Amino acid sequence: MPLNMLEVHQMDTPFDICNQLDQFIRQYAPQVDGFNEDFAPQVRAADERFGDFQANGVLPFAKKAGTNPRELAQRLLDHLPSSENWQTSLAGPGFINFKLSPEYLLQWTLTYSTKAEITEAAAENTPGSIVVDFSSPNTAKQMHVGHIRSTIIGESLARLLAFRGHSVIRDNHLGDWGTQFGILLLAIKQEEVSLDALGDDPIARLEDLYRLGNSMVKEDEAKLEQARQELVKLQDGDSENLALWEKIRDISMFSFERIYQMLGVQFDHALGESFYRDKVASVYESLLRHQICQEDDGALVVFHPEHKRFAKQPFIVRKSDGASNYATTDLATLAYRQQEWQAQQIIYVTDGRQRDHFEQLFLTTRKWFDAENRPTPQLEHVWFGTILGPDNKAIKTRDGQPIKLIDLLNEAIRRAAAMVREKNAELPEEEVTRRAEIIGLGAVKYADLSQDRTLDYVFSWDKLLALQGNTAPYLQYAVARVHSIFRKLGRRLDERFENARAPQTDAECKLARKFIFFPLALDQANRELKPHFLCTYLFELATEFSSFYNQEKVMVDDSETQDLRLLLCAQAQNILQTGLHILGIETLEEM
RNA sequence: GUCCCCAUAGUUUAACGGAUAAAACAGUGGUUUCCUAAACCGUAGAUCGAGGUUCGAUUCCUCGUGGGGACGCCA
Repeated sequence: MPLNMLEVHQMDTPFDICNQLDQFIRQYAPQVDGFNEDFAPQVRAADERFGDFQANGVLPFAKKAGTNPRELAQRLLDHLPSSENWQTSLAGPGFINFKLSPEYLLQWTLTYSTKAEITEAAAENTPGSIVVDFSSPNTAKQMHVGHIRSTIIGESLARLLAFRGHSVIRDNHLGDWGTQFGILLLAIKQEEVSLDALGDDPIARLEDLYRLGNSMVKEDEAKLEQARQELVKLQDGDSENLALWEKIRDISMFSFERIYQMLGVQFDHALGESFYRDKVASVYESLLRHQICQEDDGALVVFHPEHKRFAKQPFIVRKSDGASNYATTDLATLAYRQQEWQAQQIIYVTDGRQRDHFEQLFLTTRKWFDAENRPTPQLEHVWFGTILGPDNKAIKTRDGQPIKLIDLLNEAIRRAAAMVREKNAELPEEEVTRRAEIIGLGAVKYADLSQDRTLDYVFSWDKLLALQGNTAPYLQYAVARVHSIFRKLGRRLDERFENARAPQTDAECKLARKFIFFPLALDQANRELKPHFLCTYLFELATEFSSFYNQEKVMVDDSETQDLRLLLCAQAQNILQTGLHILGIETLEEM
């Protein structure tokens, strides 16, 4: 029986009301004098002063047709059948405003009042899989703050896409086959160190060795040649070097895993560059056969004559010494993902400085796959801005002291723990730690996700670790307060509050109104692959909740009022928790 | 030299060509006998410059200024 009810509700109250209104206008507009099928209503969330949604489309349409927009809008308005769910009005030069009824707002929340209902409604049925390529640190080095963006943004996009119903494959494309190994192997052999006895912090030890090797080859030509030889031996499959390389990889992965575990990041694959080392030969062969690449100064390169810059700027797929480079492995990786995983779409989450590389890669891939008669997946470079040092230049790994990612995360937890202790004097240390991890790590993630990813920012402890204002703890606090109310009343969040009356007071209406914009935030974050749209929405929702919390008591005698307010609290909690989960941020029942 | 990104309040940011540019932090003034004050409510404060397109420009175009980046064997 409740299932039937649900179906009826869902017919009347779609998840995305904005889309419903858009369809609604599209359905009637062609019958109105002066309109046709080309008319796009352009329904947007409206400023509260004007209503809940606004259709802007009449203005540009009238301009094209050379008619008076206000009159045109009025005609359209006259033809729209009236609905008990909303009121329409004409405003300004030709905006059509929609004001939803309180009953409709209530109905929406009743229809989508559990996490399961929201999740199901948000999912689209989309075939094919999406590969998200992110994090991708180099082995033999520690992850430093420079790696935080790809890891956090990538994970949150993967979660968002999965939430939208896509089949997502997370792949950590490790830099595990680069030239750094020649230098490292040289240093290991020179120092006669055993990789089984590197002490408590083996990855740091490896990094020291790498630094040592680096300074050796810089000072001594002969050492540089030796390092090259070690690399060649490794690439030729020398068993000693291969064994060392594998151990280095294991040590690195172990240290990465620790960080991924803290951050709640899990990969389906970690197919690094080494995985493709035997797959690059066929790339050259195929590119040559299809005359996509050519020899130039001994190297194999691809030019794109149709492109203003890449007509002259080469994409080097094989170095003049015959070795492969990252362009080669990226091509081989693309072929593999297309063939083995039937990737429909591939998303690369990397620093914006690699934009030329990916543009060239994508151009080359399209030509190559077309020639091979295979489908080219939709390719997206989701780039982000650089983290800068105090000198306004990218934070460097080599010079200066790069800030280790693990240190940043631990400091976040430490600061959060101090806060938790301050607020809860008697709390056992174990629980302090548990909460501090959720709060501190949440704060770090949110700090990075809440601004447009394409922006650069200067690294600052205080920026990444802030616990006040527009931060994760603010959102988590709102969630905790809801739990507290339900605890005090002995009620459950997943109850059906069917007795709830429609929202009446200002605070009730504003909060109920905020809920219906969740689908829009999801949609925009998804469309542009930018999590900050979701962050902005969640913060506004939390603000609306806090305001409501301050103005209205939930513990009131009138049961219809109490049910409504419980429903509003539960819904705020649901959406906040669901949204934060997509961002990779956990919530707490008590703070 | 070619190309790309960025410029919004004291600071850090938001605004899918739409209505009076939105927040946070820092200022400043207030709110706890009341469901967690990690909160709430006031207040002050901004679109780099010059043109252009448009009914309408922070958003698009041109030029300039300032900052950052990419451009052949690193990833």
